[in-house]
Amino acid sequence: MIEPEQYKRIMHAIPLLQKAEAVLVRDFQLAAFFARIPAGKDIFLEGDRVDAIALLISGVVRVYKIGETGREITLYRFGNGQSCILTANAILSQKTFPAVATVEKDAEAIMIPADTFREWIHRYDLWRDYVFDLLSQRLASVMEIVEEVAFRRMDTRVASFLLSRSGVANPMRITHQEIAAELGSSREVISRLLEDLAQRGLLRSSRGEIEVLDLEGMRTRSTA
Amino acid sequence: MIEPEQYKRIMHAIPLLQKAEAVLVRDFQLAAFFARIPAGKDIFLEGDRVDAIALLISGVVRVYKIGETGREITLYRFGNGQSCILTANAILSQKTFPAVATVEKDAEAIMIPADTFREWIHRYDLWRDYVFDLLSQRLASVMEIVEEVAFRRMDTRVASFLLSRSGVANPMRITHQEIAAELGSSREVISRLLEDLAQRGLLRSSRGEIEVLDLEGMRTRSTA
DNA sequence: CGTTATTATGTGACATTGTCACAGACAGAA
DNA sequence: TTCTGTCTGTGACAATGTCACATAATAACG
Repeated sequence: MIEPEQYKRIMHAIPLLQKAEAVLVRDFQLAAFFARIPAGKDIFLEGDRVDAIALLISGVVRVYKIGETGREITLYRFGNGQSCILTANAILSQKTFPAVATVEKDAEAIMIPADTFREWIHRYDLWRDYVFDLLSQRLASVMEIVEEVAFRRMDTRVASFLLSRSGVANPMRITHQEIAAELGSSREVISRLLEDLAQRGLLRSSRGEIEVLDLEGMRTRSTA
Repeated sequence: MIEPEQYKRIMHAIPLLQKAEAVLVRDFQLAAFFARIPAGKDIFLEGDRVDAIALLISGVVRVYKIGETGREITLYRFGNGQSCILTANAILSQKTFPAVATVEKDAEAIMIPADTFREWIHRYDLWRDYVFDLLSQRLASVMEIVEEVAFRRMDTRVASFLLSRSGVANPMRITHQEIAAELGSSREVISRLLEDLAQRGLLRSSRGEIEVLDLEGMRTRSTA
């Protein structure tokens, strides 16, 4: 149950609701409930049965796979206004959750019970389109990852990753381990590649921090 | 336009239609058209714009990614009664086709124009569920592939692959190159791994043919 | 039937990436 | 400061991918 005062803020964060018809809005206020999830908390583990779907109104969640040796690879992230489509996937196909999802930045989420979710899919065009669209996007992005992992060399992938991050914050706070977990590699390999990039003057790195110095050179690297 | 005589056979191949309401059946007969596609023919190339979705009633289509070096990796296959959900994906998100699809075995397909497809999604519950379900399955299977490629060793993947194939035909006709294209590796690597498996007595291989000799041993390999 | 293409497989040298077992180096807490 | 946990560096080796070939098996053709 969502209170009217809260609803205003929620609506602001979830564009979907702004276009929604009155019935959906009412249903939403009745069935949904609010949850706060602190950073570091796992929302789903691989194999979990799913009983509700989360729509984030703040924070970030990372969804990743983890191998037997402990290596990780990020499949995707989702943030404000987005939802974990794998949850939807699991709900619709009656399967368990096929990866791990953890909160990276403290999150506030709107939870919708699985049954309600299923019902809305049938009842509301808007809702259905929203879910379809997300599912669609994820399939495309996961296929991208297959291609990356199967065919691109690690140094070019590191360069691409650093480039995209440098757009957000340039001296960025990140560890070698985190980069490895992002790309599905191991810490040692990333360390070596970073050292190589540093020697060529493309970046400067200190404990827990990396700064891209030569954007142009990095771009060249990322496509080579 | 589908003729009534044909329709009988088509219905037999596509379970979906057996449960369909009369209106959908009629729409189907009006909008769909029949196509024969010979083995070896590419249906879609990466980046193609999609104007129709295909439902196979016979034959097999392989969907794969291809890297710059020419290496390939199979994403999935689909056969009788199934449809290329990536096409659906491309239609719904108004994007281009993100991979290559080629016919492996001569196929007969029912083609449905993109606009019609979109319309049916909104109009028919049954149709929508069908598409949702496929999309869902593919997302899960592609995520499996990410995990495989990122974390599993090649010898175990080869063993798994041979095991699953040996269930269909045991002395199987397949080349090293084909196995490589399946798993996203290169021919030389596969050759070496096969030789190793042969020396351990798990298989026997001759030009264009492989026979699994020790199912149990192969199973052990595939999980190691 | 032999000769010639074509396709499949084998091989060795080397580059890239992953694994293991460590050793230091740094930062925050006690 | 000293301790403790986290981050980074290193060398040896294993697994995989790439390249440039050689060789072998089948198909195609006269």
